[in-house]
Amino acid sequence: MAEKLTIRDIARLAGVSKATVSRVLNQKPDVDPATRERILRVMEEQGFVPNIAASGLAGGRSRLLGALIPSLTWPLIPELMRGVGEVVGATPYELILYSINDVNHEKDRSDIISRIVRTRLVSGLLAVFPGPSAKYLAALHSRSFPVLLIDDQGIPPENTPWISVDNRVGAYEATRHLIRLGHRRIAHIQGPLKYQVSHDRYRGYCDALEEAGIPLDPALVLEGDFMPQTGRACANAFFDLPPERRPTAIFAGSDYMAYGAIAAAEQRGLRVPDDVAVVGFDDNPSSAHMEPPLTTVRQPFYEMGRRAAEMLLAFVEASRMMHHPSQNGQFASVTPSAAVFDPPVRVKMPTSLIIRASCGASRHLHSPSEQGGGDRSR
Amino acid sequence: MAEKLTIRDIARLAGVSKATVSRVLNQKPDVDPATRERILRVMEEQGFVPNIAASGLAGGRSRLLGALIPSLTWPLIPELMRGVGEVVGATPYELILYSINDVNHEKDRSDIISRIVRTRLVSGLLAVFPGPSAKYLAALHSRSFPVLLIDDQGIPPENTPWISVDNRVGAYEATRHLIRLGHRRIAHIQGPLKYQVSHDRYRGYCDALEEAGIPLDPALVLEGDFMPQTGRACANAFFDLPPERRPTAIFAGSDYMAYGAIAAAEQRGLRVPDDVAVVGFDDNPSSAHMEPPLTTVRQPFYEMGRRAAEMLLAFVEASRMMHHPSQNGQFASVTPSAAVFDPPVRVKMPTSLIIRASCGASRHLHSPSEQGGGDRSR
DNA sequence: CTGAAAGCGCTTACAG
DNA sequence: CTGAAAGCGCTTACAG
Repeated sequence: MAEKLTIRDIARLAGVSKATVSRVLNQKPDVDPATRERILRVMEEQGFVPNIAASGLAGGRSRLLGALIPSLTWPLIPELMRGVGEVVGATPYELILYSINDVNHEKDRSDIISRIVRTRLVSGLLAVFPGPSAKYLAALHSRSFPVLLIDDQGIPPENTPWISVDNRVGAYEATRHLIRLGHRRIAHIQGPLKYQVSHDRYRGYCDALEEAGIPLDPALVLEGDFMPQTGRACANAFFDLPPERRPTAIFAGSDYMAYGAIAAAEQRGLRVPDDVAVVGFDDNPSSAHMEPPLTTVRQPFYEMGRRAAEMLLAFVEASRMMHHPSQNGQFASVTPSAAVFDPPVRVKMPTSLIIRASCGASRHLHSPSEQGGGDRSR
Repeated sequence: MAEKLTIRDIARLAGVSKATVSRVLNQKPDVDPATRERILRVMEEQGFVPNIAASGLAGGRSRLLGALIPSLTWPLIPELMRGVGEVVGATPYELILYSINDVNHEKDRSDIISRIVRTRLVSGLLAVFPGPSAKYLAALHSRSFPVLLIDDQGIPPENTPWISVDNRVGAYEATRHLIRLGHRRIAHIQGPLKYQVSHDRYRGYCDALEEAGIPLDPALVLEGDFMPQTGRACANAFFDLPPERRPTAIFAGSDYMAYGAIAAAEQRGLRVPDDVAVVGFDDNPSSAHMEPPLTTVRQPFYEMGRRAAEMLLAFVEASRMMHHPSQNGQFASVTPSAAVFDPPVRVKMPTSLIIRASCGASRHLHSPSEQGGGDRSR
């Protein structure tokens, strides 16, 4: 097994200088094809792998990307990171995980981020739900340190590259689906209103109602906190309404709250979806296995992760090129164009409605959806 | 904002040499307290953070730890990584995530691991469920590259440090709990028998039965694949048995299979836990929210993550000391390995039984458990 | 197309 | 207790 091989060993073995070995390592042009071949062969034979820390130091850039994430135990993060990991894994870059925010998503972590940047370990930062730290990250980016935000808290400051989900449309489609199934009294359990995403989903809900000419009933809208407990509580409040005002469907702002709503229904002997239809938002891994399986709005986290990694990589390569304009991109797949710092740096990913049993779709699919919307309460 | 501060700047500002700054950075003794204070103050004022790649290069070791994990989307991994991250975050070390194995847990990834080691980026490796790569990792460790395995595939090769869960005892306790509730016909859905963990859990199940003098009925043991579908299929097979041979309780080798068993029961109009009690294994985050909430055996992944990180860190520091025995000469030249490389390098973590509604505990808790074990089928 | 040399930011014997 | 110097493994102008 190869022991502590360095570029110098390869140079000696191939009968060239370290500089030339370095050139083929970095895929520079202007190396004699025969020489290149020879060096490549020696490296292969010896199983040489360059010391990534040394290259970073010497080249003034690193092949490390940092990911700032809130708790890994939040269900969507692993899915997101799977996408990121897959893209990064196909490049010479490595991923460093900074799990911050774990306790308190509201806190400004500029101090920690600042430390991270100053160690110069990573040459780009991917920040997932940065919260109040978004501002600091934006400032970093404006000082040309590559940053990419994945967030849903409205517009990021200072044109920082940003990926989000189209929450409004997702909620709109979910609500419209319920309307098409014949529901007129559709309740909505909101997420915490301190999050922009809760407002976006609420707006989608309102838009669908309005489009169908259904007046908004304020009694059918309650605020939860994304967790099952409040889903249960809100649903119970709906069920306590006088019969003619009770909803026949509930659109919850998260799958967890939908679980709570289903549990509340079952406790009262209401059948889902026969007595009340339920739709969630998120498509947690477990939602397909609930009883009944939950209809929900899937957020494309895996795809977002991929997209985010691709974009960040492009920025990193671009900023590297700005410092060494002489050479062209290492791996073309990741360097889309010279104009990487131009739009689109703002991507809004589409959601998709996943129809399962909890909304009763199967039973109603055959009846035309344009039936005028009579009350279907039984 | 501080721009590209180096140790040289700090040295100049503090009126000392780079060497002395380096000494306080590395907390070496033999620095005049006043000098140390002064340097510390300057670093603080300037917001200096050392370049971690340069220290690694110069010192011949890195402050990076690698984590080799299978898919992050496997529910227990995030929990594990939360523990790891918390411990590592409290040290000057950083964590690099290598998400390998994603597609195929059976594959030997020695090639990838070898590359990782040869980049010399990380100074220690934490491998979660390494599968066939365990052998290569063991070889690494025997060549004194710090490695820590988290696995449940039986004894690791070559005394590699290793953390696992006591699956046998976990299964034993779950089964015993069902026995105490009065069950005599307890079925078991095994995980895939190619995994050691499935055998361990089966053994715990057998042990509990034997202890209670309940003969093992082979018809009540079926092999699943950890996923809900097979849980459903196996449960259906049990329900198809003639009434007197049907189980009154099912102990599933995973929560997912328990979900499937519950779904199968519901489809037949059997109530859980009244008609059939169900217990799982894992305590997935969603298991508390199932209807009914699932009684299950919790695996202490968070604690395992913490423990694993602590142990790996200890090995890394120890191997570092072996290369520079001069400092803090605790385990200097005598027998450097003695203190740290010795037991306990094998840790078996205890599980805990989480009692929720699906086993019917609440209803039976008041009846004495030593009632002689009459058939309670209704 | 290629090599010699300087340098990236830090650490570590080696001498005081 | 402290400094000058060499060196970690690589990259990059600068000269050919």
